[in-house]
Amino acid sequence: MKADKKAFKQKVFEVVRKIPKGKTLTYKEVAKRAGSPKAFRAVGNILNTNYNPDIPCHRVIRSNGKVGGYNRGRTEKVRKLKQEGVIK
DNA sequence: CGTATGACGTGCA
DNA sequence: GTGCACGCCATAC
Repeated sequence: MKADKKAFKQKVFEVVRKIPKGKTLTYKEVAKRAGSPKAFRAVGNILNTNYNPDIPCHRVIRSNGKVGGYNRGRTEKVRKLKQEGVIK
């Protein structure tokens, strides 16, 4: 394991943490900002295994416009997005 | 260290 | 427009 790989994870958290309220980013966008535009898969994995309470991962959605998933049940995710007006 | 899994994306039928 | 299959990266066990 190299620190570079760990940096990617840290970057993902940082990027997601910078997402303003009422705004959403796609996994691809986050992965691109993290330094690997093709690691959108790993991004979801990182959030899934290392879900941090300070990270609004609920603002990260799929490129299809779908919410995607969340912590085992996306009810809270959709709920928050709805409250922020991100979802119709 | 190697294998398997996964909150995804894109292409083709 | 919808469905199926493959490919990709990083993490965790």
